[in-house]
Amino acid sequence: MKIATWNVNSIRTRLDQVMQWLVVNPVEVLCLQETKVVDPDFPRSPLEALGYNLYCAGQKSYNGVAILSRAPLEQVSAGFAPVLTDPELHSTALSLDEQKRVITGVLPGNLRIVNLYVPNGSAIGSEKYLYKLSWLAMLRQYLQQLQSTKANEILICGDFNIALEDRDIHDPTGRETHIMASDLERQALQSVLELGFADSLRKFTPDGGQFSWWDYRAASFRRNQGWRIDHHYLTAGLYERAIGCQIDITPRKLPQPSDHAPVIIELQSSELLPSSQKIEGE
DNA sequence: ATGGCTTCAGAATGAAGA
Repeated sequence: MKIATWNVNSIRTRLDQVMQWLVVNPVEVLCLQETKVVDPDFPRSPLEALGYNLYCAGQKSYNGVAILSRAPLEQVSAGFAPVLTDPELHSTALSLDEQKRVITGVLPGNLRIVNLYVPNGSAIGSEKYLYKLSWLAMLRQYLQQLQSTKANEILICGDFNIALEDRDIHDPTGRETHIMASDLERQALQSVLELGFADSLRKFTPDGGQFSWWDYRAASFRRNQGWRIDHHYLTAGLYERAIGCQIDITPRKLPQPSDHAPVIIELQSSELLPSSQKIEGE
């Protein structure tokens, strides 16, 4: 089973590329970020015609997330607030949910997918940077709640706008003062991962040069001056089942591409695992 | 080069992305 994540930088602008990519890569699940469209205007029917169920949470002009899934999802919700019902957190969660950056649902087999578009943060110390750190702190609460309520395995994926390690940046010189690589951003993400999530790509390669985003400017892609900021993080049982993780740079080479490339993880079917590890219902 | 390039919204001397 393959699950992909792709920041498409406008689904309406990129629809043909997404469709063509899905024909070649008929993944079980595709998580999209930066769809930049309100839900009634989402180009739903062409994607459904390819055999996908669509779940989206968008807003005008900015942000927006969507999940395409061959199997119908259960327990679908958008934003932090539906999960964080505790009065101490709920109003702050509602406020953060004005920006559409979170959508989740559960696949048959009790596998929860969480699709995220982490705020960019603009510049270190800016108001948007503080927003990014607050948002990541709320994400930690949100995932902790999801882990406590039900015995799902959880896959979180999306555009994290953070390169967690220096090997995830083409040139880490001065990274401390660069958005997406500052210490506080890395610490905030690390604190999320400490709940029990592991980086799927790093199961398969320790190498640098694995990038998922290249700036549109300065011919960054041609010179391969990229960053790895799009990730799949897995709970322990899923991490065991991961049998591959690739970044597909093919669409980044097309005319008028997204600045991000899709990242695909492959999971071994739980039917092939020993019965003690088998997941009910899959 | 306090930029470059691309998107959206709507008419900008723009805002935001990363």
